[in-house]
Amino acid sequence: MQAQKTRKLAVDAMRPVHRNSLSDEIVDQITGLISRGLLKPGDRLPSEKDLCLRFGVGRTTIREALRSLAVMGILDGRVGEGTFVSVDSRKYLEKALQWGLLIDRKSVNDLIETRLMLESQTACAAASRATDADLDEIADALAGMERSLDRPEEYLEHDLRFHLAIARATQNPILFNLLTMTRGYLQTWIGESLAKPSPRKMRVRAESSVWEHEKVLQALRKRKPDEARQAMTEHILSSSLDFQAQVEANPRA
Amino acid sequence: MQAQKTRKLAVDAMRPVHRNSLSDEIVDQITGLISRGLLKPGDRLPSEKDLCLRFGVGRTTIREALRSLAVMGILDGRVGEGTFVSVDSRKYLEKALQWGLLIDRKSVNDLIETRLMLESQTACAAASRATDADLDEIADALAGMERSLDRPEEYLEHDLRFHLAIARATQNPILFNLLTMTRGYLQTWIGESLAKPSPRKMRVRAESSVWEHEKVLQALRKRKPDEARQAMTEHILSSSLDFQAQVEANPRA
DNA sequence: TTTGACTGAATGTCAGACAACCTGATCCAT
DNA sequence: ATGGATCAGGTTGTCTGACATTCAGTCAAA
Repeated sequence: MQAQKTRKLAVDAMRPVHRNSLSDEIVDQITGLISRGLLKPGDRLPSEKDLCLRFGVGRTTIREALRSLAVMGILDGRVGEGTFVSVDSRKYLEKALQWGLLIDRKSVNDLIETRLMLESQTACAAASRATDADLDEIADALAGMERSLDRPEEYLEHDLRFHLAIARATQNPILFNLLTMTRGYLQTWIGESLAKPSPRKMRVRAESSVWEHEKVLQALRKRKPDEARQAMTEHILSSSLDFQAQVEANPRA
Repeated sequence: MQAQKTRKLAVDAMRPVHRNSLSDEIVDQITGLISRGLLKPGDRLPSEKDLCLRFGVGRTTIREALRSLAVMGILDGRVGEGTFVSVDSRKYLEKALQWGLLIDRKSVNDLIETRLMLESQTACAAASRATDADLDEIADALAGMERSLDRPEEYLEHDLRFHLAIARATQNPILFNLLTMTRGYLQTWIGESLAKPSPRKMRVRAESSVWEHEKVLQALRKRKPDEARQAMTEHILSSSLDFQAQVEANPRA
């Protein structure tokens, strides 16, 4: 019993050992160089062959390390030129969030809800922060929509531009990125479902949609956050209803 | 002038074209499989040699793709066994801790803002959708916080559990995932900065924090979405202010 | 039942090669 | 001299074959 107790404790004290791969080691070294300022954004790294010699490993290993950093947006490799430290290492966060969006199963309803939250909030934030240039861009997109009421694919393009311009106006790249992604996912569905119905109904829908967008823009111009959020929420809800009705009518995987 | 205008428009319509590398294509395909549920956490992928045949590319390319996914914690390669879909998609948090030093202050602010939006909205949605089990879990986390007012790291753990339980109560996996990630990144900072101040101040802060959380829970129990959002917004704002004050006081590279 | 050795398979790493591409210099025709 | 075509060298992307390291499973011996 005493022996058992002792053995049990000894076993509990043992931790699984983890052997670091060579490429991970190199990743650590490079991130170290960057965070210590020895490698600054925009700097060019030595060529892969050169790095092989310096680190004393094969090219495969170097490439795996560089790939890891590139995936996170810390490095940026260009064919024929070399590998560079990304100008803004902030990209790392956005990339990571994007991956987070990628992995879980996306149901259309969840996406719509997420988009609703993001868009209404970005509209709110944009109302107090948008520069004049931002407002011009937004207005220009809206004008484009009005111009292309009868050409669905062109209309959608300006529609997308409208929403992204608002996201950009928040001056928050993370929000902009999240919205870009959710919107990107939905865009394919939207395109499919809007092409289906009769041109007449489509035209009617587009006209009321333009009106909704206009209300959003007016709220932004007046710098009224709550009003902007309200207008955007209404727009998303109404377009979502419309969109879901299409999905119901044309059920697809 | 007319010609210039035309050229300007044409130029604006041109987007930088980026050549998709083979490995990126494979990354897309695999993430697609995962997000469509054809590959579930814990599943084992075919061996690299096998994947070479299926995708019709060399092993280098396969390995670069797998490496990308492994870096983000989506896949997990084990020597001699194979490559598996990660069970715990939270592994990026470890990586975040590792590379988190690269993130600057503006990014932190952006992240806080994003979190504010997400949390207030999830609280709102949770109020109308939370099951009794969800509410129990939330209440349990809160009880844990009260129990560990003097043990910061344990307190933080329950704090995190509280917020994630609310996110889960929305029944929207996308929101849950986004919140998990944003919260995860901030957690490292929060942990760092909260360990610093005097235990007395810490205790005061924790007590008022518990009170804020309680208000959120009450609103959820009453099924009042707006009240829940309001309470959560206030909580995040107050804790963010507190947190940023810490950051200002301890400026780090 | 436990231990040890063996086998087959999978990942990690290496080396060499070629393709695609970019930069910069050179050369030629105008 | 200027503008355009061409060439050389370097760099990343990809392929191939090979070897090392590690693991799961099997089976026989203690």
